[in-house]
Amino acid sequence: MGRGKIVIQRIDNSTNRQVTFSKRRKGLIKKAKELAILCDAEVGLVIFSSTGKLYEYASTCNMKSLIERYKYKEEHQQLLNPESEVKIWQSEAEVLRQQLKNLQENHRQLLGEQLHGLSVKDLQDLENQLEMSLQGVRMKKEQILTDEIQELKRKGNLIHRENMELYKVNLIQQENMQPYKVYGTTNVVAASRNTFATCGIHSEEDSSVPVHLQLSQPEQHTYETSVRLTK
Amino acid sequence: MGRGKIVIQRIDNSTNRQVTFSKRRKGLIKKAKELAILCDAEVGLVIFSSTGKLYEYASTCNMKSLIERYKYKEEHQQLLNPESEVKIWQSEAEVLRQQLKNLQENHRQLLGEQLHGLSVKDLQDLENQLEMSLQGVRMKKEQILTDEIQELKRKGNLIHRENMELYKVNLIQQENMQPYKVYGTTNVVAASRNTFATCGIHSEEDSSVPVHLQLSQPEQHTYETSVRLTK
DNA sequence: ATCTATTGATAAAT
DNA sequence: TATTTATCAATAGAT
Repeated sequence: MGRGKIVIQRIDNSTNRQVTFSKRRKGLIKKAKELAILCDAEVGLVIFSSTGKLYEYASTCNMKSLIERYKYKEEHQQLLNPESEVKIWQSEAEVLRQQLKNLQENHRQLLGEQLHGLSVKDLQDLENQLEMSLQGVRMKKEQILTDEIQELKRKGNLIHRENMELYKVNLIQQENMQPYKVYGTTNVVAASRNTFATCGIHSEEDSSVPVHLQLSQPEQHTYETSVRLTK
Repeated sequence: MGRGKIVIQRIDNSTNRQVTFSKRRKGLIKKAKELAILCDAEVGLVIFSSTGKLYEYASTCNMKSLIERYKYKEEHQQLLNPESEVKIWQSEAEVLRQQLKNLQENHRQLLGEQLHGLSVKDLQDLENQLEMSLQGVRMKKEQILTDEIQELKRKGNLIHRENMELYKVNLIQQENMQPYKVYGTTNVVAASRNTFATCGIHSEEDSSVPVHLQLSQPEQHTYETSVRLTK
């Protein structure tokens, strides 16, 4: 809602960011107030700017009590410490904050953002780095896909062999009880043909499932295979 | 902002109040998120409905540390710190450590390392991200180079024009002291020809430098220009 | 800080 | 509660 549409991501330009912060902070607090009044709700709002400045709104005019109410569901944990421990944690936080800041900047540049102030040399280095990364990612992807295809082929062959066995067994059964089960046998033959067509690379999963169902072979191993294929 | 204007006062009809509460609560949280992201701020929002139900949003995903930070900020100016301050810094460090860890992992993946455990989908996303980054970096680089070329062209034309002026001046001098300096004049003419050949896009820097040396015009501005060209 | 074109939020209806 | 629509409000970019 402005002269143009914007995407919701950190505003790079720090002046713009500051201006937008002012405007939207005001707007947010106004809306918080309206919600509290219109709907008879209690609202607490705390905003720290990126420079650490604090802004707040509490519908009860008492943030403390609101926080207490919030913390009502919180548990306590006990730790007894000397005050000097504070300094340890302060410096710890300081170090972490610095690390985080550096990494964030680096990260943003790696994402192709916030590139102002970089020399052509820097940009060239970044570009090379990204190309390397891309190569790594692509190799990994190819590898996974290749492995998956291998596995599918293996399973496919396995199923094929299994079905051949079952086919043979059924032929024998057919010979043994020739007068009885003409009807059942033809079904099995049809099913086996189905399987023939899809062995090798099983790009479709539905072919193998009915086969096994018809042959009444829902054993664990086969079932897993079809799940994989489906996924 | 709706079918009609409303005054900001408690909505009497409880159904309407409930509906409005839902809508505006959602809107408020959305805006809080946007503020946090756009302006790199930390935002904590607590909402109790009139029936006592709690809704919350914290940009850091950790309301506790946000509250600690708030309390710390509130009390820090006047009060000395009890041992509980340790907790503040502990939780602060904890949050920072977590952020750092996440970012580091993300960062490594962006560098094409530590790719195990990623799905093909993840890898595809990463690949796309890297392509985007690469595009951004390349665009930035191109832009810098284009700008530089523009600047060089500008300076080149400037030098050319200067040399034309100097050439004219020398011609006039030549006319005025015709009997004396035949030897010096031919040199100048030769130098000027050199300059003619390279005006427009000055892709080579050595042409302009000797010209000025021969014309004995190593003035500040011109010198700077040749340095730029050499670099 | 102020202005205004535009997008975004939402009140009312469904 | 979700969806739709007509309006009003917030705000992005310009000044």
